[in-house]
Amino acid sequence: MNLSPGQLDILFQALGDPTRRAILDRLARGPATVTELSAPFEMALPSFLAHVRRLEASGLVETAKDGRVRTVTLVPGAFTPVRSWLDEQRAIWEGRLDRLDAYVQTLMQDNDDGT
Amino acid sequence: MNLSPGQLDILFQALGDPTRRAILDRLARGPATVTELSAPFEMALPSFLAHVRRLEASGLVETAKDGRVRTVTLVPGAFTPVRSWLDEQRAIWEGRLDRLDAYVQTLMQDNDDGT
DNA sequence: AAGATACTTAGGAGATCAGCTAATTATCCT
DNA sequence: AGGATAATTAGCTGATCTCCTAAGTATCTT
Repeated sequence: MNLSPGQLDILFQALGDPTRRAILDRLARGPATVTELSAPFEMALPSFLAHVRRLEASGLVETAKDGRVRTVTLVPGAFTPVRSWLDEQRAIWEGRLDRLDAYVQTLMQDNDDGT
Repeated sequence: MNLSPGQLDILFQALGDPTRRAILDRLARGPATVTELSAPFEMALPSFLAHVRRLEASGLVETAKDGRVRTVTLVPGAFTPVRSWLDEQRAIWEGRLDRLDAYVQTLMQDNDDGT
């Protein structure tokens, strides 16, 4: 279940834009068409569509065209690599804290023994 | 404990680069100087320093200069807004699943009653 | 068939990004 | 003082980003 090296880049970059995060927010409540999605934004449609395309390229979203309408759906599992990276990061940090903690314990025991 | 509107952008964008994530990875194991940090990278030092500056601007990292040496330290709490956003996202999605679930329950009960 | 609707393509402007080299500054060591 | 070390500044390049307008295509609807 390993991801390609650049996948995290693409995911984090996809999330690094307020319009795209707002789209995801909306989609977490259920699928929507491009025009429905675009309604809250003052942006021109081609600009907006580029954001949808970017989300699609990142895998966070899937789209399907039926007739002239394109429906966009959230892919909630696509967040997993992001969460995993954050969790690993925290694990490393906490591992460090644990070691520091253990070290302090050792110091204190030494102190008990020595004095 | 609210964050400024663009803060999430800055955080996600800071995380959207492999060099910067590698720096954070290293720093989770403890502070390091700029030169120490830069060792694993083939990049020229000014290019590398720009990444450190970017991390600093995002708040993920703090730096302090002592003599001619600048030491870089992870700020683990800075990840919180990112985690929060992801958690909210999941909560909305799961809320939706719950409602769908409740709806399905309702349908099934109606079916039990009706047939 | 004609008009409305929903995207889509093409192309371009201006900003930001990630990298580089060359030169500078500030500190430390001898 | 003078050289080595650590970081910094300045300035440049090519790529990518985000937005735009104008025009095109495909699909309903009447």
